[in-house]
Amino acid sequence: MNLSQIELLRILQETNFSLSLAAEKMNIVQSAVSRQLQLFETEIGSPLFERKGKKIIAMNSLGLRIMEEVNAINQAKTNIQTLASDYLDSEHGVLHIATTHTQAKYFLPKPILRFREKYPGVRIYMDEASPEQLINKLHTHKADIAICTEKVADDTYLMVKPCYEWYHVAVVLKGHPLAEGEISLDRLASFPILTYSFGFTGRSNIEMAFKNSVSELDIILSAADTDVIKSYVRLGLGVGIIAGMAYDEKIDTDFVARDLSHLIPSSRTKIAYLKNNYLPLYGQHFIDELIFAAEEMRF
Amino acid sequence: MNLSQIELLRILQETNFSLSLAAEKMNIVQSAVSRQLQLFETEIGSPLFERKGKKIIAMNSLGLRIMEEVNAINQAKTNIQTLASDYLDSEHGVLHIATTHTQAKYFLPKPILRFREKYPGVRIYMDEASPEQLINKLHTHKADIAICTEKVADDTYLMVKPCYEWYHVAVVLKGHPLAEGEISLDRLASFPILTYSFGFTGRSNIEMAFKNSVSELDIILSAADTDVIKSYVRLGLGVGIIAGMAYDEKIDTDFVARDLSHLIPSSRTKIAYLKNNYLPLYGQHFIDELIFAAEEMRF
DNA sequence: TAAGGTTACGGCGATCGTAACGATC
DNA sequence: GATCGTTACGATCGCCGTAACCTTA
Repeated sequence: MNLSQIELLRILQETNFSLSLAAEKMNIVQSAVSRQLQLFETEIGSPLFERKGKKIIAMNSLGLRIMEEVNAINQAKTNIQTLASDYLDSEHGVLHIATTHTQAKYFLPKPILRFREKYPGVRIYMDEASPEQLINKLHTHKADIAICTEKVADDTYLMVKPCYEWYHVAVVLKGHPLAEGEISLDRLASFPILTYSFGFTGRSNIEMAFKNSVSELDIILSAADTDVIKSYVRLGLGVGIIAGMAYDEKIDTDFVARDLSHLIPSSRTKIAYLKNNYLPLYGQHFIDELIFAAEEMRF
Repeated sequence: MNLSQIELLRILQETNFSLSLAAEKMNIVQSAVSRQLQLFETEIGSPLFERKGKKIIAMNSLGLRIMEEVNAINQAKTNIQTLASDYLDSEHGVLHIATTHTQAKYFLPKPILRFREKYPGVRIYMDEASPEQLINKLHTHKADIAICTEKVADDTYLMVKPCYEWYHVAVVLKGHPLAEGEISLDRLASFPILTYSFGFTGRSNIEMAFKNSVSELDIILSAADTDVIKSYVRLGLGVGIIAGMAYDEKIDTDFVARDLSHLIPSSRTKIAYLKNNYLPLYGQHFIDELIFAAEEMRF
């Protein structure tokens, strides 16, 4: 057993068990991959894959179980490398952040600005994805830190820290009937609604608010992206329900924002990362900035 | 980086950073060890050890941190091997059990007998040690399963399962004054006492019982081992306080045992093993036997 | 000066690449 | 027959062992 065999197994996982693709990724010829896999299997004393003829289709039960250990080894290996380069130079490096459009646009600018000042040598990769993809990106090591609002499933591999709490607001064009007067669930439901897609930015909380209500929301447009919602509200399509922090009174001067905190339960934005994944010092400081920005936002 | 370098680091830890000893353990010459270590350090880009001249004294902070990852890799590596051999033949193998004398003699016989019937091909190594050494044996992979009574410190790496609950009894020779009548803390304290050493077999609970009492125990003999206590009780030295399951009415016919469950809080014997350590199937079944035996004991 | 560690160099074996072959869609 | 995987063989590179050298108790 050696580390390149372990690495090979990891890559096979990624390439859907294609030896030739794996060879390419490892910068060696395909025959070498074939042999290394055989060597490993003979050392183990049992095949690890379901084969159909020569092609590998899937892993068998032993292979699946071994894969967990393989992933642990790979994780530890990259941790050693990160640890070392962090030790040698904690000012430079890269940071992969996975988040949704709304967070990226309305929450992250401030903390990222502050972070850049402290760590001008750290390259930031911002990766926008749907909430359900975010956690996956952590597991596949495509992201170091995820910032997300929708509930993250109980995952023992994941470290989840609360970041901040926020409420939805309704936005309408000035002069719209909803710009004035009390707002109730029923009154809100009497207008056509534009809000986030399923699984995005607290949409589940909006659902929850109306679950026990007689009136039903008439959602005529769902988008993953606050700016899309705003654009269509501007066209007069209806009432936008967006995250509070996505309303900017300096920019959205044509809008009136109405607080919905009494109608729709609060949403919690969280910071998540893999427990086993060593974050470089600046990564830990980035999280500090997020939490600092969250606290500042309260006032 | 390769697995033998990782293995080398593990062994260096064990040998107090002696290159020559490490070489011996790895069955290679010392110069090879020296070179591999250098190669690893240059690859990392930083020394990992505190050196005094040529000798290695200790690990530096980076080394210590990296060691955690090294241990994770080694753990995963042996897990792969155990997994594989378990998959190929789950009937044969070895099982290292670490426990105290009292458990080994008075609790384990039955479950081990039953286990042997199911798994005649599994070699059992029973390792007796003091309670505080037990956990250490798990961490150093000298034992797979530990059975212990005294509190195990909060240890995130450890899986601890409750096994059974038991009480102390007082044993005296027939005709001894304590063989008759009510027993109170005060009355117990009026006799010379023989019991377990500090840190053994619920000794802490005996201490606890007398902490808030006016009378103090006069412990004239402490031993790690129930049989030693019994022997000296037989010589008439005083009253023995031993674990309930260590009194066998068929063998200890010269003794009278008196229940102390109303005086001394119950003790809990637990089963502990490393979370990250893969237990072969028979190891899991051994734990099942322990719990089964524990349940049977209640009646 | 003995014990432990480093450096230099030669030899062996592991693993890669080329290439020819085999199978499966 | 094109793609993917296996087998065979020669070449290379890494790693070990021998041995001489260095350093410190």
